[in-house]
Amino acid sequence: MTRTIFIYGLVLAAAVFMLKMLEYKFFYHQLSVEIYIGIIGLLFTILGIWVGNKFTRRKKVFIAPPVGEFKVNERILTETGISKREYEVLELMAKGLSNQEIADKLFVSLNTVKTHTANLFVKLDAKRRTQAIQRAKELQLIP
Amino acid sequence: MTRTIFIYGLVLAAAVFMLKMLEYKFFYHQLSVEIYIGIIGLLFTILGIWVGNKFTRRKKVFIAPPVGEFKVNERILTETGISKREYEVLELMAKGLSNQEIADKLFVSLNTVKTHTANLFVKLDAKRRTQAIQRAKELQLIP
DNA sequence: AAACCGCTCACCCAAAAGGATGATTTGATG
DNA sequence: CATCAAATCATCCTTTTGGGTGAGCGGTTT
Repeated sequence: MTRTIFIYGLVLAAAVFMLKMLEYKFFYHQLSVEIYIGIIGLLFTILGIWVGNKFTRRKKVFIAPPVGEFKVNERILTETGISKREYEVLELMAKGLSNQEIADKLFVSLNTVKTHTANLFVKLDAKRRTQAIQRAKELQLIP
Repeated sequence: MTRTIFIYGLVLAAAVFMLKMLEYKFFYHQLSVEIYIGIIGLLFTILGIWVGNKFTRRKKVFIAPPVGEFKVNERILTETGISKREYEVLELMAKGLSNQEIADKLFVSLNTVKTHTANLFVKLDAKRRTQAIQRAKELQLIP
């Protein structure tokens, strides 16, 4: 990346230099300023496209595959003693949302979500949220 | 696409016009030609980046529905550019292990694991590890 | 040989997550 | 009505994650 910037600088300098040469050697007073600007514009547009492609790694958009039918294991749900609210948090957690995002989505405070997650960890016998998710999947609480 | 070209033309024309105005009104004989060219160059570079991104757009990749047992999607694995080591980390991460635990299991330092995870987040377009796991499952990189 | 890539590790800093505890409100139920 | 569980929120403190950057090393590739 740093090198790309460096290369960009080099090419830019080279382009400017080249244009100056052209200006004094061939084009000065032969071509109108509009055309002159046009040439510069075109050149730097191409340069911009190149640099843009270098940087912005065009990410591919993957489409999630349609998952088969899933059914929650209600028995284990009651056995673990997970409440509805806690389950909601669990679902969003498994989707990869942060506590703050979950809080926003459920219209509660961050602290509340933390409490719910803490309870979930105890009930799912997990130390981390990633573990809780894994565990919940094993117990067929989430798809 | 046709509209993009049209817009590009418009913006280009506008830029040229603007530059001409500036030239006669403010900058003529006040700024050196180098700076003038620099401004034009920068402008068109930005324009180029924009146009470049417009065109070389992200392509959508459809995923085959997950039938039967699990098999790693090698194609996406290479497409995302995830290395073997990174994949190992991804697997352990999905199991719910912390970075420290992963480091111990792979006999590397915590910092190394962090680097791998950071790379994974970029390649999987995720902000958190939970998101990365979710994403990897969608892409059939992990069961 | 030079460029590149994967893997390794380090340091710093900021944000997120987690642990422990206490408190209030509300709805259901014995 | 008194009690209890669920839900809500807070505060304090620690650990874990994540972001950014730089750097060294051992193989390919050019």
